[in-house]
Amino acid sequence: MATVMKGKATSFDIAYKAGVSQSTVSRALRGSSLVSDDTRHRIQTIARELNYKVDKNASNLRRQHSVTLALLLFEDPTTDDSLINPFFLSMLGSITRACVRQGYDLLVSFQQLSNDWHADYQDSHKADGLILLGYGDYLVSRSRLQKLVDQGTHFVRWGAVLEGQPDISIGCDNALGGRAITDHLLALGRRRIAFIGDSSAHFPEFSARYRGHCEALCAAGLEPDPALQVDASDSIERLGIESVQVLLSRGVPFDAIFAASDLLAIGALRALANAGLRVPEQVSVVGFDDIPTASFVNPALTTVMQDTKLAGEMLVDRVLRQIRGEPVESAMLPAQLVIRRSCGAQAAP
Amino acid sequence: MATVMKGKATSFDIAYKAGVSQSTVSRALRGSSLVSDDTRHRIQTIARELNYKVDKNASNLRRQHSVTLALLLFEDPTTDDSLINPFFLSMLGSITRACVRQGYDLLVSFQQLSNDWHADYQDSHKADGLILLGYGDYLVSRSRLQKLVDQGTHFVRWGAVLEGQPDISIGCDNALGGRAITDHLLALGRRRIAFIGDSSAHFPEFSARYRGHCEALCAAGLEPDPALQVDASDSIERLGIESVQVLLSRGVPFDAIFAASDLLAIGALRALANAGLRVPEQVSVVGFDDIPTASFVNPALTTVMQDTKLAGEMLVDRVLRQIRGEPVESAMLPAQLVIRRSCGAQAAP
DNA sequence: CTGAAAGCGCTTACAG
DNA sequence: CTGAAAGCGCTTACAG
Repeated sequence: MATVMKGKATSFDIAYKAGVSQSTVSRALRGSSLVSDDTRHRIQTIARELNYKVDKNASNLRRQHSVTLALLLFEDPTTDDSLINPFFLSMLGSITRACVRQGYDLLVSFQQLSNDWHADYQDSHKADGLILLGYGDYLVSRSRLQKLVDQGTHFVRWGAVLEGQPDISIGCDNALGGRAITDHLLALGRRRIAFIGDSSAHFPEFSARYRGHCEALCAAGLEPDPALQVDASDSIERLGIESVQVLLSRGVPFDAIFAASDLLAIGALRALANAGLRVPEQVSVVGFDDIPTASFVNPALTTVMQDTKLAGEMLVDRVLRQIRGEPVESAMLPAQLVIRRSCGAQAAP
Repeated sequence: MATVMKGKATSFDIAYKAGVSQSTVSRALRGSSLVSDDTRHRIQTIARELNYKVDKNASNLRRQHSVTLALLLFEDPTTDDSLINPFFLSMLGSITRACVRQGYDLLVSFQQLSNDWHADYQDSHKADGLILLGYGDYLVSRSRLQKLVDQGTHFVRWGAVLEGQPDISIGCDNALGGRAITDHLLALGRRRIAFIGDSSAHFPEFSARYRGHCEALCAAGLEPDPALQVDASDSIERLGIESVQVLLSRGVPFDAIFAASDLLAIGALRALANAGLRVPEQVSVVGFDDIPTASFVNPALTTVMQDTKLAGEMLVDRVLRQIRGEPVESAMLPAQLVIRRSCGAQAAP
């Protein structure tokens, strides 16, 4: 006998139909062992018939947690509306997947670097923890991070892993990646390697890559030449183009370009083509990130792969541990050289 | 005088400190005009000091809405873990942005096409409405969509806009896009144009593109040749490669390939290169979507741009209207031809 | 303009 | 194994 419900069914409606108390309905639906199989079955059937779903707001309020995480993706206000670094997009994908595997929902939020971050998801009980993603001036954001830590916010940041950081960070081994790239370039006979990317403490990921680069040079008995480094603090194609123009205008000879990100490298490729320089014959070019486009540019880009799948899993795992009150530490992920044509090595596409 | 709070502050804590009732705190913080400026100010100051944030679970429970939307992104279980069509990723980006503009939070969820969808965000009050994204067999999902409609779920789907659809859909004008592509190819002198993509009602977006293609042919006095159409029901590079192999094995001559998506086109490009066929000299190739990689492949891909920014805004707007109880209708967005080198036109990169 | 009180729909001790 | 009851932290009529 179909009874028309006014609005959505509640556990009381089910209790009434099943002839039990509402407490029992709640127990049965949550899988409590304190309910007889018979009763549980009856309740489940009725719940299905009524298309009943437990009200998360009520449940969360009572249990004091939301079983959801919030992902804060910071974007540079200068980049236009349609551009998000594809690397972050794939991180987003892997984080989403890692969340479902853990049974958590994921709130995604884009934040403007310039504004006040809207980081109150945990305070408002919308999420149990946060994942922070995105390049920005570390020195500027540091006090914000410290504040989050002070407030007891559960969060993990994707980024450089530094000594004495207030927060928990997961990042790839940028110095190692930088070293691998430069070693490879040196092995190919390149000696005048330009570096495009900020080398200051404001952008620790870029500067760690630069540090690895310098280490490799020194290990080979070469001196890093400041004239070969040009600052680029954001991963956008335009900055890659401009950086190469700066480099050319300096008139210093170079036979390779190590761009701190693929997007910068792609810009560099374009600028070199415009300048009539052939890659990799005259100039080797390498990037960092291994974004999907990297293998399609011409010539295909040699780069460093960051394992986004593992990264997503680690990030989610670390927030979850914090939520459970377990001790957590920052961690570095391996970086792997992916050799394609742009560096001039013989390896296949 | 700093008082140590046990746990997070509630509106009662603020009321106590401000010497008013909790109701007044609630009113003041929600911006009610029923509170004197003086009182409001005092309350706001204390709230800030205590880092108070209203508990969304309590607030949502009471107000019976969550001010959040859920994005369900369907993925083919056959595609491997790391691959999400970049087109959907940029849709995700634009939807996220559109949500913040409207003051809504966004839950992102990846769904397996094969499994039961986990579409109960609205029933559980986690979200006020749903946005559905992702290609899949429309004939299979149709009954699910019907059920969602029957349950009064507020949702919008990105996809083909068809007569007699149970749901509200937003999609680009696929037939128009298909026509534009084929017209362009015909204008370039191509006569034997192969089409890669499913032409059945199972995949209405692809079949609408095919329909536009056929219309353009007929308008030019040409007969569509079934031997030039090969089914590919999913946007992945591998299927593009395989489709071209099928085409070649048929032994029918062709001078152009219209791939129903960029990912298919990229696969086609690779397969043609493997077969020693030059693009665009011997074969013109065009895609659909204008994903970021499209302009970087070699030769750069001529394609149809779908306006993801507008799409995201429309999608969000339409769910919001449903939530407000306003009447809504499906809508088609313009499709715009983007000419690059792969079709053989003279146009710039 | 302010306060006391009801109620949103659950979960979970407590008592049996 | 089951039920009655308290309580999670808000919002909002209702009364003043």
